[in-house]
Amino acid sequence: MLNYSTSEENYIKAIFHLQHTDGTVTTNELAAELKTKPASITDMMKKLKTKKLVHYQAYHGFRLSPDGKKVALGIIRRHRLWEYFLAEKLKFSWEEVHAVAEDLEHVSSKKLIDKLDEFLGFPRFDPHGDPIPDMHGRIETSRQVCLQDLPLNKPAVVSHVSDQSNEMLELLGHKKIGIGTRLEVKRKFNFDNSLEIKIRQQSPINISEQLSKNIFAKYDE
Amino acid sequence: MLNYSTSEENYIKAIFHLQHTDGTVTTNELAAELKTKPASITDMMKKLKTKKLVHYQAYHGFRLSPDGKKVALGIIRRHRLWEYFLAEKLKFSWEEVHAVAEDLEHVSSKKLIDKLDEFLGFPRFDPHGDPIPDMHGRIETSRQVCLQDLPLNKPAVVSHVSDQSNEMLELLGHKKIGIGTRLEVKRKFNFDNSLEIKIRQQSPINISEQLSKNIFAKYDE
DNA sequence: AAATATTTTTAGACAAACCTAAAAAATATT
DNA sequence: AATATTTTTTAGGTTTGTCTAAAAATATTT
Repeated sequence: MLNYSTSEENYIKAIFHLQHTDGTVTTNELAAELKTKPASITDMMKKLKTKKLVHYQAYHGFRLSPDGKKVALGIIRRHRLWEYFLAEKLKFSWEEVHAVAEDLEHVSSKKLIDKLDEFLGFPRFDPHGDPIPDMHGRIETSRQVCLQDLPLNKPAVVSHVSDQSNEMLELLGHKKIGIGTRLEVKRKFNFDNSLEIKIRQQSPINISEQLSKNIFAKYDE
Repeated sequence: MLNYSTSEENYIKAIFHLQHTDGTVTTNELAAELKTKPASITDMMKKLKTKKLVHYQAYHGFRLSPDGKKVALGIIRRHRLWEYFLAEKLKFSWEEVHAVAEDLEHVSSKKLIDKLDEFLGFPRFDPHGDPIPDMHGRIETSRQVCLQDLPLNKPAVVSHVSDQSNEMLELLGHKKIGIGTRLEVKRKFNFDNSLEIKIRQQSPINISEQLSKNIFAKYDE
């Protein structure tokens, strides 16, 4: 696989992340994400187009090509493995790992990364709960976790409820929670393990430990 | 401490290494070392001079200022810690570590390096036997090792002989080895632990295990 | 010490990655 | 549908780090 500059890699990674929400990404969106000016985006998109990493038609946004996606997954693999290393081995705190991994991810020796992966015991999720692509670029699309295990502020979609009793469904109906509901856990109260959750376009609500243990969600990236 | 570009760092590091042999470094020397053209060296020296990292007078070579030396030791610390990590933890072979460390050394988070140092148990020498500067830039200037323990092809200076008998001195005289003799161990024969050593401007000679165990040398960088 | 050779610097050019300001295209509003 | 607004692109400029070719300084040779 070819080698790309740090700038190119940052653009590719940012497009990958924005694509998750949106199908196609716009110039202004990407400029905001990367804190550059729209003109710089246009320049880089022309370049990435000639390298066949993005599909791009002037004035009509862009998205990664299959090759571009492969490159993106490689970068994300490096980033998340380093995050895991920093948190697990060097005892960095959860919040500190991202910034350092931003630099380390651009060191592109494949052997380094595959050996690091092995050293770490082939971890499947980084410290934020995000899945780590394997050496072939395969990535766990999402996994179901109980609301109690969801990291704070991580967008997720309710995918399963284990108790289907009338009482449970009544409560879920009242709280306006169902399969497909998008939510984030905002706070966790250690006293009774109750959670404050935020459903899109609603004000935050509280749910008990008992309820939360019966609700499962997938990360929504 | 300020931050320097990858290019600046590579120039500073190269000057540091060339200074060891020579007091002051010349434009052509550095161009050869960095595989760039002399004109590029002049450009960069002007820049490093304004940043007070080198002493430089047009046409009269250059050397690192005290600040420049501090920066160099920081880079060398990062490089050697990563080499140690790659060899010790990721099981890279001796020869492979250098190239990968060339990239990793430019990730400049001080916290990362100090935590890596701690994780590795504060190693004092990298896999090539070179000393690792500590977090204050202090570096073991050299250490005495027995010829048997000298890495292959590592320039060293004879610093001590433990047996001072006439027989020993006779042999040393014959082999033209004395305190201050500069040599490199070129091969090691496992059969009898004899060594093939090369003294500057002479053809290689062989010395027995018994003799080698009584000769001590310091790395000559 | 003058002539020649080598080394180093200057002058000007180029690519990458960014910028500002103006022009063009697409979208929204009335 | 015409106009106004927003978005995107183009045109041209800047900085960093490189280059080539020519000029200047230093070193060597006779």
